[in-house]
Formats: sequence, structure tokens, C-alpha cells
Amino acid sequence: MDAHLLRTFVAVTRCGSFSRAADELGYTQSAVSQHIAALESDLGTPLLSRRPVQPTAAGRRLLEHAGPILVRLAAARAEITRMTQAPPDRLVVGVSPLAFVPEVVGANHVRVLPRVEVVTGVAQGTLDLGLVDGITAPSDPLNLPDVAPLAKAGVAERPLAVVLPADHPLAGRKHVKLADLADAQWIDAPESAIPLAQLRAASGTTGFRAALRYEGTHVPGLLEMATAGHGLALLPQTMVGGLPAVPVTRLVHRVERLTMPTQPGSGRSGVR
Amino acid sequence: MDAHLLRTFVAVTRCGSFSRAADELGYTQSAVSQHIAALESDLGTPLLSRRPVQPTAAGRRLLEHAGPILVRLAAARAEITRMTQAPPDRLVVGVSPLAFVPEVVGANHVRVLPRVEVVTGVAQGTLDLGLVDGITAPSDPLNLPDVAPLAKAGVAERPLAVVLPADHPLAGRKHVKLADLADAQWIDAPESAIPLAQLRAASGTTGFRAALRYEGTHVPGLLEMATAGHGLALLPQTMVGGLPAVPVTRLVHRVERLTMPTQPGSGRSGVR
DNA sequence: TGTTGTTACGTAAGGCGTAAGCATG
DNA sequence: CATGCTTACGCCTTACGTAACAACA
Repeated sequence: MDAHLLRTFVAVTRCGSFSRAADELGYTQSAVSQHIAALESDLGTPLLSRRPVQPTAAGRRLLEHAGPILVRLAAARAEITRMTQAPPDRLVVGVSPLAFVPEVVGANHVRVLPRVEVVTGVAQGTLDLGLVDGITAPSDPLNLPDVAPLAKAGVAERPLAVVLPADHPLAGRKHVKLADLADAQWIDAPESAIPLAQLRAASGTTGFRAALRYEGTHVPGLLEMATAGHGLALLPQTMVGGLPAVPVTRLVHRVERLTMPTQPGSGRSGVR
Repeated sequence: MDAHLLRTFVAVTRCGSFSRAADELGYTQSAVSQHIAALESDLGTPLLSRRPVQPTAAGRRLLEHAGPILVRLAAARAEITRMTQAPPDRLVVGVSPLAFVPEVVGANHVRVLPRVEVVTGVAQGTLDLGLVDGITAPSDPLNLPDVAPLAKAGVAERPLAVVLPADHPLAGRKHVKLADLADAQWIDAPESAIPLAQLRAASGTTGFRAALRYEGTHVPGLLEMATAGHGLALLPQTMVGGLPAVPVTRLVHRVERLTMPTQPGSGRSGVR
């Protein structure tokens, strides 16, 4: 199970086509066909159904491993490259939408990305610094996917608030326990608010089901939908403005700063 | 950076010798030499100092990635194998020393292993089921290394207690906050008690430094040392017996059950 | 019949072993 | 001088591309 083969496998599933994947990877489609055949014979089971090209059950399972493996391979290379070579002159900062803290303003290149991509970006060296947000109990670290060992530091912790319509039974309350809202109607807005998946993970329940999905990073639009009663949304209190919202107990919004464990250029061995 | 090369790299560092690694892997030592040379030329930096054979700074960094990558590759293969083939007739259970819960007694093959090896064992399919222990806040999941996506379930949560000499100032107290003991003299007994590293992680401090290291899984010996005043030890209260010990607030000892995400034999596709 | 994946085959590169070379203790 | 890593070289395997083939729409 060569890493090379895994790379073409994920490309094929992403493209949904051998030939398009071949173009993307700079192979002939014959080579791609041979790669998949090699993988399938190695694992002893078909990984793709052809025409249309879709992963089988086994293929889907493999996909779940392949991504992290490739990220980690890239991370290993990136880390060593960074140890050996001179630090880059640019400084690219990756930020998840709600992690935009004042610190960022000084950077000369900022990229707003989904949370996972901030983590993988820092790991693979495409980002020099990452700022990710999420929810936790006060002063607990975030539960980030550990695709690679990264240096993490808490940067900010702010209270959370649930945005709700003015006529909601809980409106005007001093605070709420999130657990009491597990069965409410939620809006899943993973880019402009706390993703419900994080809520479930932090609370250990299976509640917090989405009545509605909201894509994009346009927070005002989300706030409008929530106050109009289409569902609840959980955000850092500072982003709610003057709208009707109830502070949340026990959990906070936390921002962490990610870098590679080795400082850039710190280990320039062999250079005199 | 072929996975094959990584495998021989870790073997060489573990053996501290090209030739011994070659024996272990079934290569000639020439091949091993070529593997390392290939890696070093690929990454553009020396990874090992020869005579004696020791990893360089870059090599140490690579090692940190190589292990997990290889585990995850094995996990991918194991998971697909298990989906495809019939479930094994034996049932091997891996247990970390303090995770020995009554459930285990029914199994026909039990293996007591360090915590990490239980996790990697389940991931790679050498274990059919794992029981791991650790400390957390009540009803929080354990912070396990995610070498692969595994199915996790809480099995037990029991109170923790600090074992201390009878004449200790805290002896006889109703309970203690662990944070108050961060600067005490601790015994690091990772196999027979809670490892101090876990304590630091759970409390977010850098305290809990070891005065003494205790290796092995012989709990009575550890208890004797702790009551004799050589340092504190943190254990599940049930294992302390009648000895002087003070219950701990906020944190509990938790045991989790690990299996592969797919049930053995569940996805036997293509079999009619 | 066109599009897309598979198979056959020739060439080129890579990987491993044998054996000679070379550095270090 | 002996041990242990490196280099040189030959063989064999593997991997890719071209091109013919097959299957599905």
C-alpha cells in the first residue's frame, strides 16, 4: 500500500473519474488504472465501482485513512524542510472564521479557512501560523484532530451566547445551560457559528440536531435568520452585538494559536 | 518518502545499527544503507549520525511522524481486511493495567499492555477489543491519541485517590483538589498508577514533577513506597484498599472500550 | 459510436544482492 | 586489524506510456 497509490486513489474518488484524476496528477489514465488495480489486488477487495466511479464500502473506509496519512507524510516533509532551510520571508496566517482576533491584524498575509484546513495547513507548512476556534470548558484545550504534533497556545477565551428570537421563552434569561437546548431547533452554520458537531462532542449528547443548514461566513445573515425564529445559533457573545441572546454557562469560545513544534529556522544544523 | 523507507528508518534507530535492522527486516545491510541514503537525499538533510548510529535533530523529528504514519497504514489495511474477511474465531482483548474491569473475565485471551499499545493494537487489528483507562472530568471522554478512527464507549468511571503517608499534612482530609498538589513530590508510575503526564495534561499545568520513577505493574509495591513517604501516587480509589488515601475532586478514573468502527464481518461485500 | 476504463507490451528506471572499498575505534 | 557503513555493478522487478481492446451509454 504505497503512499503514491493512496494519493491517486483519493484523487480518483474526488474527481469521480480515472481520466480527470490522471490529468490532475500528470499521469496517463492507464497509469491511474494500474494504480487502482494494484491497490485493489494488494487489499484483496474492490475499492471503486466503475461507471459511475464511486468508492465501495471498503473504499470509503480507506478514504478515511488515506487523507490523514497523506497529510501526515506532507507534515513530516514540511517540518524537516523548515528545520533545514532558512525561514520564509512571508508569513501566512490561517484563521478559522470565528478565530479572528486582534493579533491577526499585523500579519502580511491572512487566509480565512475552515477549521480543519487551518490545522492541516499549519501541519503541512502551507501556513506559518494558524488561529483556530472552538468550544470547551474554561481553560481546557480545544479538541483538534492531531494530524501532526503541533505547538498549541490559548489566545483568547470569550463567553458564548445563544441567539434567539425576542419572543422565545428563554429570551431575557440571565443565562442557559446548553444541555437544556439539546432538543431545540438549531441552525447548523459551521462557518459562521459553532458547528453543531462540536456542540455534540463537547456535551457528549446526540442532540443539537439541525433544522436548517447555513453555509458561508456571512454572520449578519445568520443572526437575522436566528432572530427571525428559524432556529438557534451559538456564537461568541462579542459577535452578537445588541441582538437578543442568552449567555451560556460552563462552555466558552476559545481561540488557539498553532505553529509547528520547531521554530522556523531554529535547527539549521550543518550551517556555519 | 516511501513508507517502506520510513519502516527501515525506525528499525535502524531502534536497533542503533544498520546491520541489525537489516537482519530484523530481512534485507542485506547494503539495502538498508541505500534506504537511508534515499531518505536523506529525498529530504536533503542527514537523518542519522553514523558510528554510533543515532538520529540527528531532523531524524528525531521524522521519527515522531514515522511511527504514527506506519500505524495508520497498518490500521487502514487491517480495517479493510476485517471488513472483507470472515471475523476471526479468537477474541483477543488488550487491557491497560488499571483498566481491568469485571467485563474482561469472560474473554478467552487477555493481554495487559501499556495504554498506547492498546490503542494501536485495536487500530491495527492485533487486538479485537481494547480497554484503556485514564483521567478526565466526569463524563468527558478520554484524550486518546487518534492514530485511527475507533469506536469508543465509556465503560466505568470511578473516583480517584491520592495515596500518601499517614503522617502527611493532608492525611485524613475528606478530599483534595489535585491542583493543590501540583508542587508535591510525586512518584511517576505510568504502569501501576496514573502517569504524571496525564495529570499535567488534564490539569493544564506543568507541575506534578516526579521525585522518583517506578516501573512495572506491581501495584502493592507502589502503594508501599507511597505510604512510606517516597512520593505521592494517584490511583483509582478501589485499588487503594484500606491504606491512607485522600479522594480527589473534579477528576475521575475512566475506562473506555475501543473497537474498530466497523463491526467484524459486517461489510462482507461480494459474498453471496 | 463516443467516451472511458482495461489489457498488452516495450522501454526505462529503481531496488536489491554480491562484493569490493573505506573509515573508525 | 576488525567491525560496520558505503559504493559499484549486475540482475531482476516494477512502473510508466503507447496503443489496441472492451464495455457501457
